[in-house]
Amino acid sequence: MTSDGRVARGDRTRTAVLDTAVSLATEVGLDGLSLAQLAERLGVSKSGLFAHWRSKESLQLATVDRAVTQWEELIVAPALRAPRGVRRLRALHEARIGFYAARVLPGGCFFANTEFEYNARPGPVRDRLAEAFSRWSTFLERLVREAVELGELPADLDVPLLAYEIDALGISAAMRSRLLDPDITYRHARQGLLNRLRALCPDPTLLAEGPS
Amino acid sequence: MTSDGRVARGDRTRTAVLDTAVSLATEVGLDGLSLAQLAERLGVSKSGLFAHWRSKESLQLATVDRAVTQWEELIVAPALRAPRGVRRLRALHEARIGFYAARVLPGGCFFANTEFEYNARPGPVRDRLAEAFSRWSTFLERLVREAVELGELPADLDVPLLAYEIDALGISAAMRSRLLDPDITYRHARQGLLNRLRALCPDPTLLAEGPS
DNA sequence: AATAAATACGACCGGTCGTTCTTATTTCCG
DNA sequence: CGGAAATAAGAACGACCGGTCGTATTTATT
Repeated sequence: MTSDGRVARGDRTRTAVLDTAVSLATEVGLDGLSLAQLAERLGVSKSGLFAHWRSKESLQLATVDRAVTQWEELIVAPALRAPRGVRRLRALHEARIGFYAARVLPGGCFFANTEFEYNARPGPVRDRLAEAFSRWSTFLERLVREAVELGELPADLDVPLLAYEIDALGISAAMRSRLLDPDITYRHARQGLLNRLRALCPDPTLLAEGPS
Repeated sequence: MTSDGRVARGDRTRTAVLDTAVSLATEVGLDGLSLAQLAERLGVSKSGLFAHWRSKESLQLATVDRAVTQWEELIVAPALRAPRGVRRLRALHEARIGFYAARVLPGGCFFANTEFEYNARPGPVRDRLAEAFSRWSTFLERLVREAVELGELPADLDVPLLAYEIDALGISAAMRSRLLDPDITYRHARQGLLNRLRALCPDPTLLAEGPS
């Protein structure tokens, strides 16, 4: 288990490339992303990228994986620090809106952008995106179900439907915040979830005043 | 006001080209759309396209306009045949979901696809898309406001917020129906709106059983 | 019948795309 | 110190890109 300076350097390069690729993909698309463009932004030669990924497609797949990791670190992980139930659901939504508002990625949301880009383009990239989305959807439903089990949401709640509605509020925020007024958009996304949860949750103290 | 057979032929070609362009753009994107590809699908020469649009960008703009017209014909117009108020809101949403479910466009929704594609790409195309989206958003708010004025929705309702929520249900349907289970997706989109309106509307007879 | 306009075509331009091949530099290991 | 492995660069490829040009065909006008 000795640390190899060669692969360490390669790893550093790889993550730097993938972070840039995630960001760039939200601007020009995961397919529109060109290797020359990516190499230039990194100050690297185009053929240098082929030393790490044998094809553009494998780089695209790695980019999707990197975006998943970034999403887990910046949105899922903070939410998991909130207590289970409606508060965690709200924390997740807030982390998501905050991610968009902080303009971490120029295109807003890597997944919203790429999933629309590939929804009619069969192939490995689309499959990878669909799988990531499926896992996200399942995760959301799990959080809703936990809130039901804690008695913070009605027992007869349509769990997948509420998960659908919560995600819809977020996707819409990603889209509208880049085309219409961002502040109004974020307010709607936040207020929409808050109203929804408050109408369903018997304990109003769990959903106190909003942050700002 | 004599009918000119030359321009008539040109018009026929133009609309045929634009219809194909709208459809193709939902597959490969409005930017990813290549003139050679489009020409080949139409059985037309590439240079023939330049006889009608002087550049790719002007064809993209015309494609957006054509998509707007298609949207108005297939979704807005049928909804306007329903009586004002919550029934019209529901009819609009149903027409939209029906449009996605009928797979009129392979990518589901021209606007969802292209607006995500261009949300970080300044230029005339993005401006045109943003304007179309803004008008759609305003239209949705007007329909909600009409329902309030008719007493079918509470007077103190946050009109833009409900419009945001309704559109969010639709956008999400466009995305999920192509990556996850379409039938479940449409059910969520429909039930989500129905629950929302029923909870707000004092007259339950206005929102009777769903179609299927 | 002759002219002008609208429409469409095939050939071709410079440029960029993803990809491959060869070569050079850095770093670990014996 | 020297060979092997990993990482990078450079040059070149065939394919496709948006776009231009000259020309042919169809149609309306005179």
